[in-house]
Amino acid sequence: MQAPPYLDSLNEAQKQAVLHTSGPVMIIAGAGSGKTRVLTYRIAHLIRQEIPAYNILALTFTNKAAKEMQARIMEICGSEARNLWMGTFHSVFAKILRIEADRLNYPSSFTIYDTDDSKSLIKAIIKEMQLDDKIYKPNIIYNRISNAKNNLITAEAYASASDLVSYDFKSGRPKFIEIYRAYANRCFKAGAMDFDDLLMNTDKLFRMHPDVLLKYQHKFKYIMVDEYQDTNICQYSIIKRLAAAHENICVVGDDAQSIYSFRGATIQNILNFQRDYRDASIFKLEQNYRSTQTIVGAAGHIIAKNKDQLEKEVWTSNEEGEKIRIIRAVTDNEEGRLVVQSIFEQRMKSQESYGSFVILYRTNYQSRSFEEALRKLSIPYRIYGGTSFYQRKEVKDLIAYLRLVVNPNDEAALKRIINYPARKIGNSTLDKIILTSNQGNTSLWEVVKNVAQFPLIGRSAAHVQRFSLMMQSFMSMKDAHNAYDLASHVAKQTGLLKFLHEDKTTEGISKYENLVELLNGIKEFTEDDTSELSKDLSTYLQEISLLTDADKKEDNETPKVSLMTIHSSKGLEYPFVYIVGLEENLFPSQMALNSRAELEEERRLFYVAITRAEKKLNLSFATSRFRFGSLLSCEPSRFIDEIDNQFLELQPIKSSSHQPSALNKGFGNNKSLISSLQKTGKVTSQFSKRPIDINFKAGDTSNIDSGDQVEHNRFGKGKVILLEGEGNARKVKVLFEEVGEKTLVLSFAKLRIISS
DNA sequence: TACTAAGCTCTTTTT
DNA sequence: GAGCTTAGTA
Repeated sequence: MQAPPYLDSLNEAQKQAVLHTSGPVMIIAGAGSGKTRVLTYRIAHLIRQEIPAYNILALTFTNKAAKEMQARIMEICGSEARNLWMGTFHSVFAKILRIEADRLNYPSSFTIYDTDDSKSLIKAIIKEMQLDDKIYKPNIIYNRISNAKNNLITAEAYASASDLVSYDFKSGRPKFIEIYRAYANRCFKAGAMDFDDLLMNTDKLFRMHPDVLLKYQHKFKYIMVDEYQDTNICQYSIIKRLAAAHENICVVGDDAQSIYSFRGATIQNILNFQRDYRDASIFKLEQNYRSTQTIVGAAGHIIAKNKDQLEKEVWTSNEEGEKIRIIRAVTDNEEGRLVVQSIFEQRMKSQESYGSFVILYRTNYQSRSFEEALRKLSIPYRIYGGTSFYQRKEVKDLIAYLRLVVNPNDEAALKRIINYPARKIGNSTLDKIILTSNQGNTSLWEVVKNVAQFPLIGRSAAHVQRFSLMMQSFMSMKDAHNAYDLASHVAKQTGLLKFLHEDKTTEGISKYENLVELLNGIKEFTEDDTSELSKDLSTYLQEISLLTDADKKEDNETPKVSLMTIHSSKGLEYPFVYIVGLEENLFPSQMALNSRAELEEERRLFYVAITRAEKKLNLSFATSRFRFGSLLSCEPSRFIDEIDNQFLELQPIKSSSHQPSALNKGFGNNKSLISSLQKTGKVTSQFSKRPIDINFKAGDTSNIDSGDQVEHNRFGKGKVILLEGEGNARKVKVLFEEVGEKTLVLSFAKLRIISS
């Protein structure tokens, strides 16, 4: 087939994947192989073939990815691209669920509970059931419920699954199923779905209502799924059903980048694709356009250590590029300083903007030390993830009012604001309202609205009545006013704005500013002419409920250093990448060391991080770190050792400043730790559980003698004190300046001789 | 009912 | 270190 000219920029493998539009297709796309391009052009090509865009469903991993792709497609084939059904699983299915809500007896204005809402509801249920929240930890319960839902196990199904129930019994949580039931019931009563419900209820909708399924099967003649390796059983089931009629399904993924098993994703989906669709065509994209040979090579060596993977060989014709640098520091604060200093110097040297840099970490809390260091040098930065704008208390408070206006049954919203700002409705009154609503199996709002009928509520009834009347006045405005008018009215009437405006502390001022920013955002939404969406409040709330931090509008004026977790860096690329906090038990996480499968997922995470880099990769670790108020001593991560010597910079590893300077910074008031640090130069703590394993690859160190000064990539500088001959595998005992004595097996160890 | 101080608990990643 | 709960006080 002659490829049309707009596909000229693609290579052969990419072109084939684009042109093969009918039947089941799986594209295995290595990191940096132009996966997004292929997907984009594939959709554009379909539209060019006169397939109506509304017949195409494209599921992406983030809203941002969807938006960018849509913009790109629009460039190629014009405004028809607007009719594409494109977005995350959650947002697309939320849209379908709103249309079909009555089939599931939900209001079409159902609320979407975020994790906080869900957890506090679970907490409340545990309390109401008078269970011990030390045994029934809301977090664990939430995860277990979420897990069940991701595997399509409803509360009813759970109750009749004897293995699950007996597991709970054995692990001391026999009442779990009752919590699950109560939670599901309360969500339903509140007209609310949590994130997992959006998927599970879609599956339920299609399963129970064949006519609805038929309608969408007919509508979505072409289905494309990005990041297929990170789909879970529930998503799999939905896609399978939807695609059953036409089987024009194209999935794109990379098993080496599967990093979401914790939320139910199963790599089996991608491995089983050929079993599900016997006549599936498979395309492999193996040429990497993103990174230097050094980076591609190092990443390949790392991932090769995993057993579970599809065969593929990622390669590149890019230049060799600079070697990987390892930065070692004594504390997390010093790590921040060294990394930021390196960014500063690199920027000078390469004349690139700060937008070309990213700092990647395993956990959100690690951002702190880098923020501080960046602020000190006045380098602009932006943090993705963590507490996002919409998670802030003041923002959630106003949104809770708005949610309640749209869906009065929303329990989480009502609890949040019934006494905020304070209006003399205390906890005991709220407890009575909850009790009354549980007895009558009604929503909280029904009780609040008809408070006069319930003598139980007592003296506070008048206050509740006043609150109820105020809310009703807002509700009556709902249909005649746009989102902004209503929101600003609510902000004023409830006293929220005034309350924060009067607070002149720095915190109060910033809260006030956030509220104003929120209102401005709503204004922008109502004034946006490019979108055909209705401008009412309920549409606005739908829009924001599934937004994440990555979707927030960029101000592109100042280029900024990005900070994010590795998970949220998926799909992104930067010329200069710093992977930080490479310490054992942190990355790989100590919670992921229970099985080979878990460790392999951590390794895939490392692989994802490495392959974000285009030009230069830097790794850093600290040998001690503050966490939860205590100082932990850290061992460098095993992942550092897994990097082959040939990819590492040979110049001496930057030596760190020593204890005195570290002492001045952030060691808090833990006197015993400080004195231990002063005496011994190292800190041991109860948290350091795992022994260091010595498991290194061959280095270029055959001529070592006692007395040599050596440097090791993990342990820093030291002096050889004893050699033990054991054939090829000579052992060497080294006294390291910082970590003391270690025995290394020479044929595996990466030792560099500094002086003989 | 509202506010404050002291105490306890977090230890992963996200839609 | 932060965020939340509890106990004690106004």
